[in-house]
Amino acid sequence: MTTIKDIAKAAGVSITTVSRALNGYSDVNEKTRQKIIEIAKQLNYSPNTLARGLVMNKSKTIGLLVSGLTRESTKDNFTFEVLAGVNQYVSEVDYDMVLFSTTSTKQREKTYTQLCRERRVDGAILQGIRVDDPYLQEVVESNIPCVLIDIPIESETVGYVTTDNVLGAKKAVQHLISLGHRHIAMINGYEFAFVSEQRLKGFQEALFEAGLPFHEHLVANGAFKEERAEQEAVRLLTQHPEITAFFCASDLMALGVMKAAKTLGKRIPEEIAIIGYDDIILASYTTPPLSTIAQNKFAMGYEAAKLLIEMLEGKAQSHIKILETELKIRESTVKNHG
Amino acid sequence: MTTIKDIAKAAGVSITTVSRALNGYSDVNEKTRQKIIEIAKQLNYSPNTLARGLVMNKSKTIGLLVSGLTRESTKDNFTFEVLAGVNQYVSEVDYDMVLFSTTSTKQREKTYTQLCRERRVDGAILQGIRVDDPYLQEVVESNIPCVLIDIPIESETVGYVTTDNVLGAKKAVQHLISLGHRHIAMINGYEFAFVSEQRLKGFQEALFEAGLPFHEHLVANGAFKEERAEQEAVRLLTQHPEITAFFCASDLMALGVMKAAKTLGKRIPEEIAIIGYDDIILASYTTPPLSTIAQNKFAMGYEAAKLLIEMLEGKAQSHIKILETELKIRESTVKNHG
DNA sequence: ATAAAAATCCAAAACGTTTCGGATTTTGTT
DNA sequence: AACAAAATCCGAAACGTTTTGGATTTTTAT
Repeated sequence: MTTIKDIAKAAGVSITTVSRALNGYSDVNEKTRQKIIEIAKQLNYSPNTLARGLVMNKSKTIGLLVSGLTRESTKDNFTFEVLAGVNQYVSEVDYDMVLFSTTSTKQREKTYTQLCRERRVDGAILQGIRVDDPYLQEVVESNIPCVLIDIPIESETVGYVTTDNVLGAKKAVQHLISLGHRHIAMINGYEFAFVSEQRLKGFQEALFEAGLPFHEHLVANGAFKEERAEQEAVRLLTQHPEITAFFCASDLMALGVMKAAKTLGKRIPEEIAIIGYDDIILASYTTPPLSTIAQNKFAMGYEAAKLLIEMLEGKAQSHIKILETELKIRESTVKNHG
Repeated sequence: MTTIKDIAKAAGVSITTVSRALNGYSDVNEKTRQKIIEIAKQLNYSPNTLARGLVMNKSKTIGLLVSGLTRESTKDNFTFEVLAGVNQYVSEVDYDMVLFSTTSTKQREKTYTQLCRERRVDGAILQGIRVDDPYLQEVVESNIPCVLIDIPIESETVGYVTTDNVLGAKKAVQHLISLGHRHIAMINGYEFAFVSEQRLKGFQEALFEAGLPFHEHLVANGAFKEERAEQEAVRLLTQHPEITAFFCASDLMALGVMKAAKTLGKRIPEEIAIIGYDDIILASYTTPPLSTIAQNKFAMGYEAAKLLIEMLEGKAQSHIKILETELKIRESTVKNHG
């Protein structure tokens, strides 16, 4: 493995000069710089980032800390798309990304801060963390720069990216209302998710603005799980037969509701209209295809990485990035659309 | 950031002793070791892996090199599941994983070897690489330990994990034959995939053993793409109306064939039976649900990581790992199954 | 009590890079 | 020609570890 020292010897200069030549400093003659570059290429040199990181005290590496990257979680590829987005930006600016997964065999009893410091990441992106997760506490206290996805905490070292969940939910419900629905139920996620709170708010606002009453008993907790949502939908539909539409806080839960409707022999969308949230791949493949509020998860990852690295390099204007959502109308709300 | 030196000072010993105490060497008194551990905890010490990696000349980090981790590729979550599996094993043995994506903005004109050496990964896992990919050449020549997924190359430093694609394809086709189909078409992937070759072989073997003739013109190239498969299926069905069943080398292509059948007004499975390969999430959500040969992609990632790290630590028996596949019978081949 | 053996400790070098402060050479000005 | 200024180079220290080869102390055996 050739080092800077080998190059120095071959070029007949000091290692200082080699370093400065390769890093584009101006106090080295252009002729010798060319020679050094040439030799470096010949010797097939590649810099040792460990050594560099050690002396510069930064690694040009960011950590992506996700929660629940298990075999089962792959159905909902939210995590994956975010990851792909992060990866995209990171590779554009020549950083690296290392993946930390928290729940996987929790025996890894390292704290968030330890993980980051040990692996010398310059900063971290956190995805899928719950509001009550102990990690979250640490983040705010530690001084490691990080950006959160879908959790609105801001400080000197903390930023976040999210979508406008209030507006997103509102658009979904307004869509249902515009179709003539008056008794709309909602299947929400669990209480420890910030987005759940927001989407409920959007749900209420849409009803209010349309002059419709809000009924607490038409909102159920689906815990972001397909089966759970199915059960709740069955319960709601039997207890409140006036319901003609469902707004679900995730597509996965909407799938559960679709199952429930089928079990109860209700036709979609004629008897029950269903709209989800996320726009996962599955959404366009179900029968009928699922209407939903699309979040650009790839963009969320991309923007999170961008924000983090801007923060690291001290050129972040704001620590907050809020993305748009898009209403996708498919056949679970409107028959024979398109 | 506290270092080993700080601990040494606080404990009144040399840094050598601190290092050896913390790393469990036997030539340090148990009493002083306890004291050192205590102090380290108090000072909230975490080791600097950069420094350690520098001197030990290894980083306890492996690279996952994937091809085509783009926004679009998320439909087929093969990559993601492999990644989750790799991550799982890696975190069990306290390694780290850094992700390299090749196609994303190809401007990153670094070679495979450069990438690995620069980031000081101890080894790499390659997924989604085509047989004709320039990277592949490098791997065999470089001396960086690596394991390939679904490409059977073996050497001192190279291993691979794959599934038994011949047998898998055979099982799929035997299933179709057992249902009475005699005119079976195959939609294969592109020619630069090793698995395509294998699956074709399995297709032929199954026909042969059942005493059925193999017809070249019933095999089409779907390039692993949904749309392409759809077109080919339409062509085949119109040119060869005797076809009653399709074996597809991927689920994504099977989806295309399903669309084709629907367009042509053919009922599934009564008029056309379809079986895929992979068992992607979508497979169980289509109407009708898709029969397929399931590959445990998570396990592939897990085993790849395991193999690689065993190779790195010099305790790999074999450099080859071949996993089982499983026939999943759903309604695209058998009506009202279950 | 003494020598040998075992246990416990440590100084210094090494890993490959960046950077500080200054040294040397070249160029420009008069 | 002489000096100042600019351009170009370099030695040595530093980053935080591990490890080598030995030094020192304690224990054991006689």
